[in-house]
Amino acid sequence: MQKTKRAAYHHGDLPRVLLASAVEVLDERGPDGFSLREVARRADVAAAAPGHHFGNVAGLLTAVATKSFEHLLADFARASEATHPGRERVTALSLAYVRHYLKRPGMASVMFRSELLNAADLGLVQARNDLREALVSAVQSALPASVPQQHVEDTATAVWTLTHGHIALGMQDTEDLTRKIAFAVDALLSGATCSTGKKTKRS
Amino acid sequence: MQKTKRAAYHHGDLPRVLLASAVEVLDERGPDGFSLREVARRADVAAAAPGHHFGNVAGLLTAVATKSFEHLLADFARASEATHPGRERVTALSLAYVRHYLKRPGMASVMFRSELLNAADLGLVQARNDLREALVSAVQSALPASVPQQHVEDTATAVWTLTHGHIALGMQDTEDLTRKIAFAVDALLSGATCSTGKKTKRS
DNA sequence: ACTGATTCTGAACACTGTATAGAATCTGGA
DNA sequence: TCCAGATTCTATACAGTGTTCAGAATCAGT
Repeated sequence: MQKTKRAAYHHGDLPRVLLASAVEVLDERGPDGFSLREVARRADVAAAAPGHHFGNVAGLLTAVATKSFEHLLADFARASEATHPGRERVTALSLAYVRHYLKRPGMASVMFRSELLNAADLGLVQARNDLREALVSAVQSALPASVPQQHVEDTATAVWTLTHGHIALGMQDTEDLTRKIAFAVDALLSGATCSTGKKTKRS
Repeated sequence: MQKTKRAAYHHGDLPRVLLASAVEVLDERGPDGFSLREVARRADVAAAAPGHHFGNVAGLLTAVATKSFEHLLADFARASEATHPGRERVTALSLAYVRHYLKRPGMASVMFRSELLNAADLGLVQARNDLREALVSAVQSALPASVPQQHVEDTATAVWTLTHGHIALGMQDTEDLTRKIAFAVDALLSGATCSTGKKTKRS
């Protein structure tokens, strides 16, 4: 109960508050309209305070992006537990991916804006790799055990890019996005299953 | 030969020069580091000059994006002429899409940054629709004539999102991007062909 | 040669991120 | 208890941004 106007110095956990404010600003204005000073304003601190804790705007956004990856990984875990291995699971992950963008637009919007982030940040690449691993293992479970690892990796990449593409191309509000995604994932896995390897006949 | 320092007022076609300068700046600094004043500096005009011709930064970037769509459409036309109808052609378009991002990174980088553009601009949506139409007709040619139109549309969307996703996820510099794309497009079309409709058996 | 419209300039305003110096507060010994 | 020292935050300053607006410079037509 010590917060009325400005909790003064050392008010506990400024970093956490700044992160929350940053997400708020991202939700309202997006990554382009984002402003460090606006974050500071909402947290009721001086304009230079965020810089002290996160270095610069890239540092703060990197923290947001990392958190976003972790949230999504948790969603993946839930979706995996709720489904059987196989295509059903892959589709579930893909839909969870889309829903993450719909329900947490601010956080999600910076995940791949690498020009705005410290792209080499260890926590960030770790979180991103964890996510990919989860997807790869789901795809693994949806393909015959006979297919080579390279094949699995490429299919996982395809599922990811396919799903992400729907968001990047601005199809978020389409009502039948779910149908589109489900269709595409199913077609992709069908193709990856039946055409085990070469299919490019003719000259 | 009338340009030494500043060609003064009415130097002919400032809009065109500004567009070229804008692409230059985008090439070097990307859409985030972009600056109207920097564009004005390179065109050797006052800072407010771009605003006079394009309204604001969104107007200028919209013009760039529209030009980018038109360039890509021309690439699509060339790729279509150079290939037979069918999967081969779809793959060719997909690869042309990727190459457009590699060879004209500045222009391409704003095509889908709708927060930075006048998203409702008529020329822009026209150019985007033309591009989609070209892709749909290629996909049409790669699927049996029996498949319903909805099916074709969804497959075209899938090819587009799949291709775009590779770029959006930052896989531009990967050496084997071509292989990944070709693999994914082929798998997708295989799946869209053989599994004509429902495939979701089991509970 | 004059008039009006067009094209661009220059200055101003409200923003932005970040660097810096210093104030306010916490921490851990004596 | 009191007093360094380190930590956390403030206040100020600076260079840069987009956009607006009055007005100067030029063109086009009569």
